Formats: sequence, structure tokens, C-alpha cells
Amino acid sequence: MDNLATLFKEKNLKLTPQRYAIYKFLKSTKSHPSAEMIYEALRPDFPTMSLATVYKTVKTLIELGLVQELNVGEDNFRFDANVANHPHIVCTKCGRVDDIEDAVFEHLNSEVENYTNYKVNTHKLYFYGICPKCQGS
Amino acid sequence: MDNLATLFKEKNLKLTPQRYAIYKFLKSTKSHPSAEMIYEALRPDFPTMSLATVYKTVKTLIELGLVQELNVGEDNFRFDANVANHPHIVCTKCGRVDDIEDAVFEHLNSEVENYTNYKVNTHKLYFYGICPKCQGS
DNA sequence: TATTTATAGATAATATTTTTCTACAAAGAA
DNA sequence: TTCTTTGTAGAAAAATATTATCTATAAATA
Ligand SMILES: [Mn+2]
Ligand SMILES: [Mn+2]
Ligand SMILES: [Zn+2]
Ligand SMILES: [Zn+2]
Repeated sequence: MDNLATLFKEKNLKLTPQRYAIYKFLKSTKSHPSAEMIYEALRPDFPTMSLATVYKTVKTLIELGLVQELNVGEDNFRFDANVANHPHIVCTKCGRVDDIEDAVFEHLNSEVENYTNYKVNTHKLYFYGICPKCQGS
Repeated sequence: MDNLATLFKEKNLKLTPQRYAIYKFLKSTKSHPSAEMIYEALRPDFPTMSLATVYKTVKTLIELGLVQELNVGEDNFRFDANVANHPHIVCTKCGRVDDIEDAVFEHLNSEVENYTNYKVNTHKLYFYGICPKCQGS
């Protein structure tokens, strides 16, 4: 979090309270929130902060390589402060998005180069199923 | 294409020229067009057709199981008349979306169940890279 | 023929995200 | 400290993709 100030300074960006709070919140959660969810979560502490600030900030954080964007097929984006490429799973019943821990699929990139003439750089992998909580009900 | 008429009749849906043309176009192409691209492609033959009709028709086709929706991370959806679950690759330079032929990743669903408590039903897998044409330039 | 039903197209509405504008505050220079 | 520059928050408007509403029409049905 200290190198955060350094990184912002390097890019001539200001580490404002709003930016700091949004990044800290994303770092603290595994819920993969949308812009709206970030906005609601920080509203108690930042009642004057606008949704546009959330959007502008996550965009800044993405450009800095501090956050990645997930597109699980909803009508909005979700954000993740874990910038390593890792797979996610979406509960099709309640909508929650979880990490799949310890599962590594990086070998898929080179594997798939046998089936295409593309130069493959990365991939996005989303699983869909029913979460433990929804399996009960 | 004959069972198409039967299927529509079963569901009390009318196989209108617009619907037929949209489905036929999707069947004929491997370009994974967006609604806008479908609209533009059919405009010469259907100059009065509205974009709303394209949206309503692809939705209908999806409900019938004749078309699937792709979300490669752009600001819009793309559509595919190949409804089998198959992986795609996106050129990050020119934006084209191609099938990855013959590569099967269905085993991933059960494989990933070892790493999560979810009941896994399906997945979406998108690769990103540079297409042969863009590698040249 | 008369009537019902589905739908194309026009238009308005919705939702998400981006842009514009302005006042302000932090940082830097004098 | 004062002056000046620069970056940004927030408000509001705009842009974009998609969906819903409404009506005339044409096909299907009675
Ligand atoms: Mn994650
Ligand atoms: Mn395809
Ligand atoms: Zn659930
Ligand atoms: Zn390309």
C-alpha cells in the first residue's frame, strides 16, 4: 500500500481518499463487485462520492495494472484486485462470483496454439454452476 | 431448414422472412456477428428491417436453442448459430472472433469440481491473441 | 368472410458507462 | 507565503447497447 503512493506519483496521478478507498475495498473482498456494488459499499464512508468517480477510478486502476475487469455475461462488469489470471465460477441461481482457488489453466494457451494459427496471449475462463448455498435450497 | 418451419409452428411462432434471413445468415457465417453487424449485412435485402427486429429475433432464436450468445468482453454481444459449446479466440488487434476447431475442453467441468464446492454445469472459454493476418502487419 | 394472433417497425424507455464542465485542492514555482 | 499549474471529484449530460411499448398489418384460423 506504500508502493501505491509511489506508483501514483510516478504517473502524475493523485492518490485521493476516494481512489484509495476503492482500491482498498477491492483488495479486501473476494466478492468481485460491480461499480454499483462498490458505490453502495463505500457510501456510508463517502456519502458524497458519485458513481462516475467509481467508474473513473476503476478505469484508472485497470490502466495501472492494479485491477482487472471480469465479464461473466451479465449486463455489467465486475472488478477484481487480484490481477493474476485465474478462473472464476458464477452461480447461475444467486449470481455470486467466486474464485476457483489453486486451479491453474495457463497451459491451455500453448495447448490451443496447436489448433489455431493465432499467436495466443491469454484467455478468460468462466465456469457456471450452482454454489453450495443454493444447492441446499 | 425444413425442421425450422416445424419448430416454429410448434411454438406458435411465425417464420417470417426477417427471421428466416437472420437465421440463415448466422448459419452461413463464421464471423460471429453482433446485432449491428447482422443488421448491416441484411440491409441490402431488407432495407426496411429495424435493428429492434434483429434484437428480438436473435432473442427468439436463442430461446429456441438455435443460436448462442458470445460475450468476448466487448461492449456488445455476438451471436453464433453453432450452439455446441466450443472455444473462441479473439484477435486483440482487429477484433475478429474465430472458432477454435477440434479443440475439446469439456473435461474442464469435472476437473474443476475438484477445486470448488459448486456443482459445475458449463463454462465459457475465450482466448485472446493475434490473428494470422495481423501477425503479418 | 370474420376474427384472432403474432410480429415488424417506430418510438420511447432503460441501464450501463463515458464525457463534459466547473470548482476545488494539492503540488510546484517564485 | 503567494502565485500558478495540474489533476480530480462531483454534477449533469451524453453516448451506447438493449429492451419494452404501441400500432398497423398480415398470416392463420374459425
Ligand atoms: Mn477473482
Ligand atoms: Mn463459434
Ligand atoms: Zn448461489
Ligand atoms: Zn487480427
